[in-house]
Amino acid sequence: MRQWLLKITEYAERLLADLEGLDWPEHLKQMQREWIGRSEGADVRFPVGDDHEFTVFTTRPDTLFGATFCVLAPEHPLVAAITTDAQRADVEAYIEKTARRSERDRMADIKTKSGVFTGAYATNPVDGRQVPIWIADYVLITYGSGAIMAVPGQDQRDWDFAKAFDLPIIRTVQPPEDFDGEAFEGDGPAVNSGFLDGMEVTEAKAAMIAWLEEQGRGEGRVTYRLRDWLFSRQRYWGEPFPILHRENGDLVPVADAELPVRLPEVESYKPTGTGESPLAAVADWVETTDPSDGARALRETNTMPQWAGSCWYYLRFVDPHNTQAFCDPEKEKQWLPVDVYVGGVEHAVLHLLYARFWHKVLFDLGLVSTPEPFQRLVNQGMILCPSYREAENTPYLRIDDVEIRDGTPIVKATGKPAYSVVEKMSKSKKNVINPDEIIQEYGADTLRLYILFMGPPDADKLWDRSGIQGVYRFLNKAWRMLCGTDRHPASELTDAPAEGEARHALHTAIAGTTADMESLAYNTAISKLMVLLNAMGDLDPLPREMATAFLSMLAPFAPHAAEAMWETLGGEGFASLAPWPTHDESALQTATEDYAVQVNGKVRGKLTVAADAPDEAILTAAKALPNVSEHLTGHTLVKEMVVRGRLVVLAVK
RNA sequence: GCGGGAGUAGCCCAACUGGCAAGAGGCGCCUGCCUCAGAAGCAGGUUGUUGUGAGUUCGAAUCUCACCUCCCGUACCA
Repeated sequence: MRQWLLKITEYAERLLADLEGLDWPEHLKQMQREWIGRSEGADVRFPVGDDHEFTVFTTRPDTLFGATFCVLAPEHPLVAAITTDAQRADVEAYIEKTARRSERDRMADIKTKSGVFTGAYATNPVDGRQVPIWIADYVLITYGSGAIMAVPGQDQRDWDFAKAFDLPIIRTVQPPEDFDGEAFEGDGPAVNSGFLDGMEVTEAKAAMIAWLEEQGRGEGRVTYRLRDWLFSRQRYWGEPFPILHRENGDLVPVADAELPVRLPEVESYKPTGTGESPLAAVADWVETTDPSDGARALRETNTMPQWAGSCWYYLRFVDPHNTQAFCDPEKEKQWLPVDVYVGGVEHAVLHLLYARFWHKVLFDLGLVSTPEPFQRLVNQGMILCPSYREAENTPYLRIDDVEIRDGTPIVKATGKPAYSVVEKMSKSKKNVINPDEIIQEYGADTLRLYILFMGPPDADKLWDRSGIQGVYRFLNKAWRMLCGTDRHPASELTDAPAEGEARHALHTAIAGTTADMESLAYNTAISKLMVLLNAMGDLDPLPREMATAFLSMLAPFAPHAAEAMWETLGGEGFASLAPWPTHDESALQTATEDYAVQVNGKVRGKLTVAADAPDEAILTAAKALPNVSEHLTGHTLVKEMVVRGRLVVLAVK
């Protein structure tokens, strides 16, 4: 079947290199790097007799003198041609056996090497030695050239194979004296390697590549694990490829004026079972003409996968009603790249790599102005929960079938301890917490506030409802203070501005909460609101500006409660639409400042001085502290410094 | 195996670029107030070898190295 591929490999290098400038979690960048899988090395051609030749890819051209055999993937096209009659039966049996073996099987026993000798020999291009050619399933047809040169001295897999089939081993890198392993994959001077002898690995690689190129027997090459992207599907739903097949076999794109190609109305859009797209059966849609000359033509019937939409939807969000272009270039310049993209780690290598690729293609076409779509990316963590089973690998139990006795989960039915693992919530694991129950008991605001308060957004967290009480009390306290209850009147409000400590508390909270919001540190932002509320509790009357600022900042975390309180207080409009409070820098300062006095890194005293006291005065006062002077006498002062607003550093000998 | 992240109080977690006797907040626990009593509330109190060992530094939770444990990813990729 002919399929459409997108040539993402063409962008492999840029997709890799441009990761460096992105503000993404390291583990995610790493996953993309591994997915792209760049390897630097060389292609080396091995002649087989006078008529044949195959190419191997190696990352270690420096070890070519140690290549004592070659291995082809069982599916390699050359296998049939070079296998000797004596070996043919064995080779064919092995190929058949491999074909039957599932991926899973192949991976299960990585330790055991299997393979068969083809009876043929290849010429090692570096010294003309004849080396046997084997086939084995540890060589994958899908990677590199599907053929390797085996260097058992420097590669553990080759070592294992050589040992299993009694093939020769030559060391070409000198291991250190205390090396007691098998294959030596580390760095060291080349040995048994002719013109490379004595060179370190890096130097030897370069020298060998230069020699191969000069001799015309190979060349330096970079290989990627990333493969081209199969982009066609045989189903009804999906964007049709806008392509016409002319009778002479030419493929022509549908003219811009004819776009988009719309799907025909059909009775059945079920798969045909023939492998062909359901669209192929819609004759009056498929059969058309090429408008350029009226010649008969057939429409392409494959459709695109959902990626065709998800790869660039964010660009459409910028200008969703534009009928002329996917978005106005001015708007694109204004909004892109996306400032913060929040999503699950499951998108790490598919969606996030594909969208980057499309964006780069658009960038190269001059249709977008940045080479990368998502500048900052955050992966939210998952809430984890214990799951229970009677034992490992037995079916999962419902949480109700287990009870906790003295901290140990016990299976109710058997009275025996349960096998418990903390893992991602999942229906199949029966460890899902239903938020409805929490909402019933505490309300949606409490749940939301608590989830945010549990820890940093990017950390996985163990579900533990014991802390809910804390945020529930916090909301109740705010309500009591601002709206009052039957038993407890609301605090009296004043329009007078906050003064002194209250002012300091307010502005410290605004500054801190705002900064935490920017960095997505919601857990600490909430704790700062708790501090502010506690400070408000000591005030009678309570300055209205404090209540207002508090509610504005509470609104993102507990929207319902915040709006209700806002309304009770007679606030205009919505708390969530009111301007975010801003802090006054001068209110953050205090008249006096506390200093810790360190002698040789240990705090020996505390000091409170006027905020504008000069360094000299602070040092003098610090040295005069009894416990400090005690640690100074009899020693030579070698260093003294003041860290403004924090501490005095004294070092003695 | 390789790669990434984490390890701070009984528990969840803070600690800005190394700098306040290790602490913001919450849970739990204890005491007191309030109450007929409980719940709720209020006030106060409570605990440490910052995973282990070394190094750098006047000074390390923070930087470096080694090791341990857990989580995530990946795996015959030549």
